[in-house]
Amino acid sequence: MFVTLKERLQNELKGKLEQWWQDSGFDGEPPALSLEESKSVEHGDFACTLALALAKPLKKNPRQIAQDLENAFGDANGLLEKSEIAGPGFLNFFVRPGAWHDTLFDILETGSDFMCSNEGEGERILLEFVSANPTGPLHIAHGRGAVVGDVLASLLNMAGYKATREYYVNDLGNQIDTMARSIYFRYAELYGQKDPEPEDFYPGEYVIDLARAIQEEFKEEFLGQPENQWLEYFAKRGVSLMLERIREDLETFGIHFDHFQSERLLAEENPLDALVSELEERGVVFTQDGKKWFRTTDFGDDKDRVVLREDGRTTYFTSDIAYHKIKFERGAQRLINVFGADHGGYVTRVKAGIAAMGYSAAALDCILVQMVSLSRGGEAVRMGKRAGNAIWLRDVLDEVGKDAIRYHFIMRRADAQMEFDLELATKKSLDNPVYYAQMGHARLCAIRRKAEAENIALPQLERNSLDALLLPEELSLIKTLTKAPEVIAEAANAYEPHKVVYFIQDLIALFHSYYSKYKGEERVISEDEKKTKARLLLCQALELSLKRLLEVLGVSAPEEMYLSDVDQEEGQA
RNA sequence: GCGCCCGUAGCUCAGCUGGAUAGAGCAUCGGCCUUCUAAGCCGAGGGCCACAGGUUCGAAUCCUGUCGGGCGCGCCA
Repeated sequence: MFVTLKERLQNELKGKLEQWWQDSGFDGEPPALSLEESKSVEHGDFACTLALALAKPLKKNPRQIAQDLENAFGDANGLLEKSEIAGPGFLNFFVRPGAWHDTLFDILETGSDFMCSNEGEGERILLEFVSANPTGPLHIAHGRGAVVGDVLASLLNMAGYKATREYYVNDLGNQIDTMARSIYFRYAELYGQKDPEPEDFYPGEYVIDLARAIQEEFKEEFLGQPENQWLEYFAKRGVSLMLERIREDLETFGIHFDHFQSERLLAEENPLDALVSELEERGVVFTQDGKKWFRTTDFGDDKDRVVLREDGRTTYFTSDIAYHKIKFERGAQRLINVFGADHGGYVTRVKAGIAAMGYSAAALDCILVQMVSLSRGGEAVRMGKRAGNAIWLRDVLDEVGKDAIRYHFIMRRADAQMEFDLELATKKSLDNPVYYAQMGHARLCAIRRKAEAENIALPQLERNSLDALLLPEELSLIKTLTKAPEVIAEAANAYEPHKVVYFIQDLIALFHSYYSKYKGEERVISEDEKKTKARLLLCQALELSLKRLLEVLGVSAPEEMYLSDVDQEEGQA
């Protein structure tokens, strides 16, 4: 497996550190050594702050310790060109260019899989996200949780976990009956019949579509019938039609779930009464006012929760306990739920359920994706349930396409609120960051095409074919590219997919800058055969990496892009 | 009232497992196309990192409090 230069250096230095620790006669285990990337070139490639940290325990001047360390480290078995002590006791390492060339060689040999790692050691993770109620289409705000979950799953898989994507379909409960009644209302309306609006009526236009679909199949068969004649059917048909549409929207959005778990089927296969009994056997249930309560306060909750109502019906919480239990029984070792921030108060309860069933509450992580506040041209847009002014994901998808929306949503940290300006997003403007990223890829492809057109064959990949890469920008590109596996593993472990976006931006900015700076001389394709080949190989590595990275975000990597593909009505003076 | 999240440039946001002069995009201003895409690049201006204390060699980053914004506090899902 691909090893980054940082890891290689770290390993070399670790051995020398241990030796030095022993020789110096210090007590205990030698301290951990960790390197960080230097922020500026004067500080070399990597920096070590160990001397600063050791100053206190060793009661020595940090610069003196840094000096001792520097002596002990030497050239790290040939990896280092030099090292320097700076400031209060930083130890800066300057890596030999050849070491970077070796790294690039490894990248090219490994292919885009060099970004993968085995951090996860095959841990099976079940990632639940979206799980929007099948009582309406996905709206734009659902998109955020969808992208966060989807990209995170991809990242986890690259980092060596086995993550699967799952959608929980809440096809049981009051809201389903409400939807059925709303459909019936519209159905009757199609025949000119004016019923009173049902309670909590869903006003959306899509309900009329559902009513039409049922009308087409059954004509006036249900007209004027009592509720018990049609409710169940309308509910079932409504859910399945709605779900069909949700799946289509997700597909268009580039998201594929491994499993849709129906709450209804789950309850049919695993009767919830049995679950309540099991909770009782485990001693966490008490009866009061004719209801059965789960004593969640024992698990840190504010109040106890009903799991069985007076009329014998279970609650949403009851089936959710069953569902989480099933997740474990199906083999998941860790669960991740991507919730909207409005479900924040629910987390403790679910964890209580898991703990009560004998699993570790720590095996569940909830990502609370904060709200998206919508605006249009800077003016706030409120989406109200009753107002019927929802902005459907599908409509925005039709207008701007998935790339821009996905990039927009994944750019921001999930736990911070974000603004989504419909005007800005739908403008397809040149300043949209997604085009910047895609343009980098297109430009790399253009260089490759140019080389092909000039019949310049890509050289055989040999150890010495990269020696010609000596410009600081070239080394810096390799250096940045090498961070990819670490960035991905970090983003996966911390559940912070937005980090990948910033990495992509960094990498492309370096490339654009390099490209522009040497446009006049030192171009990729030049008279110098050796340089040309080395640079084409560098571009190849960048191209395959960018392609893979964009793929992880679910954003396409176009081979070419032209100005005419974008609206230019504004700001193009 | 209690719980969770957030407060960084005019705007939208990175940086937060403590490290060297606090970053990007947009907006503003000034430069760069004979030659692999100017959807790009280079430069300038713009900051009591909400505020007040504390922890220490060192704090945007950790702790406490205050202020401001969002979300939650059904036997709804």
